[in-house]
Amino acid sequence: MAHGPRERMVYSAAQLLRTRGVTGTGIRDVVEHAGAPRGSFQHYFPGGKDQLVGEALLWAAGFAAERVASYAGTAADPSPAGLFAHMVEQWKAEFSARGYERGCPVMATVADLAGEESAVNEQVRAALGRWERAVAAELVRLGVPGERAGAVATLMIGALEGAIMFARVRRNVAPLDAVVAELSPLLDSYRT
Amino acid sequence: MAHGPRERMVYSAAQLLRTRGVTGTGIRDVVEHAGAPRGSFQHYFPGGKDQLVGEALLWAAGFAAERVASYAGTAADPSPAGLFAHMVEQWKAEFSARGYERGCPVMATVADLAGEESAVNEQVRAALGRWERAVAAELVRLGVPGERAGAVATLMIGALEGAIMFARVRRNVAPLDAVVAELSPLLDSYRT
DNA sequence: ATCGTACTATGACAAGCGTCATGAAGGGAG
DNA sequence: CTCCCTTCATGACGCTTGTCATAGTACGAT
Repeated sequence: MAHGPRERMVYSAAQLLRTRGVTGTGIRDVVEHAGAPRGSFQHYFPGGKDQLVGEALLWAAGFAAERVASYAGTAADPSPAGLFAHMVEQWKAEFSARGYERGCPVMATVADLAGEESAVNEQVRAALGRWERAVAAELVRLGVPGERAGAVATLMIGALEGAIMFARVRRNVAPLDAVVAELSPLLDSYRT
Repeated sequence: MAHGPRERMVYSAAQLLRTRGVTGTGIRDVVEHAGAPRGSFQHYFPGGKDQLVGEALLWAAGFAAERVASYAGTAADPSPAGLFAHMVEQWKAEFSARGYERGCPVMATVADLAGEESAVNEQVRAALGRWERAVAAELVRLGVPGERAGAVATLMIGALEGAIMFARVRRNVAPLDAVVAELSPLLDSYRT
């Protein structure tokens, strides 16, 4: 295996998290899904489930941030609306190819853990912050004034999350298309 | 007690669901929170936890729909942006008064259950549909063309849900304000 | 070859879960 | 009063949860 058991467990945790939520995902499930030796979990993650979930979240945030940062090079005529469509397209592809089982790990964790004290909340904050900063930075590069980029990034990620929720409930990508269609004119109007 | 044990259990289920997610909420917790006799649960909800969660969802959807429908009468100069601000205002008040423990029950349920087969998914679909139809109907009344009202309602609810997620993570209502500020011009541009 | 560290294996713990079985009150109808 | 049906009470079942303890193997360094 190219990646060691440790990395596979983080990845598996992220995937199970996305489908069953953090409370619904057991350590034993993760270990089995990763094909990892059960005894290794406590060796690699002495911090227990919180540590595993936290690392899964940061891994996912890095993935999302990289995807955002890679947009500029791939588009012929880059624009804020194009960036948003690029972000949404990833989810359309995911849903079309793999079904609607998996949602966003950040949303899953917030839904389960934001209401109580948990060490994971700090990592959620970090993950969401990283994602938002990546979007905001890209927006600035696309001509959006710096003082508005943060709020626009919040809107973009927020609308995406909401549309993901709709899409999973309806088992249909139409909500994703609808949000892109409605938001695009607004997003491009931000350009200087 | 004005409301019987049955209604109190539905209400309590909704509240606990919002803070801990559906998987994280136990029947015993709900019964205790409702101050209801434990033995009554299986009498009023022979369908078990699924039935209880489903009813909590429909109750919440009715609450949200009523709130939306009541907008027209309360505003001096009603508009789509005003409706959205009205919806968001409810959450700002909730967070300011009661903290960030409780999120949206629909989001909580989707995050935990949308990935697997569950009888609750049908009720989630119904709840979200009812909420969206209420918003769309109100939009039509405010002058938004009928063929776009659905998509705009999806955008509004989706953006609200995303902003709720941000607000809970950051323990701050700023994301709610940001989304209203950014979306308002777009929303009012839909008016005929 | 001997040691030490890294990793794997396995079993147990207390606690929680959803559900069910059984029994006891309560109160209107016959 | 007796019957019956609604409502409440309590204990138990089998299962899963996160965590821990303990032992075993692998393997490079000295």
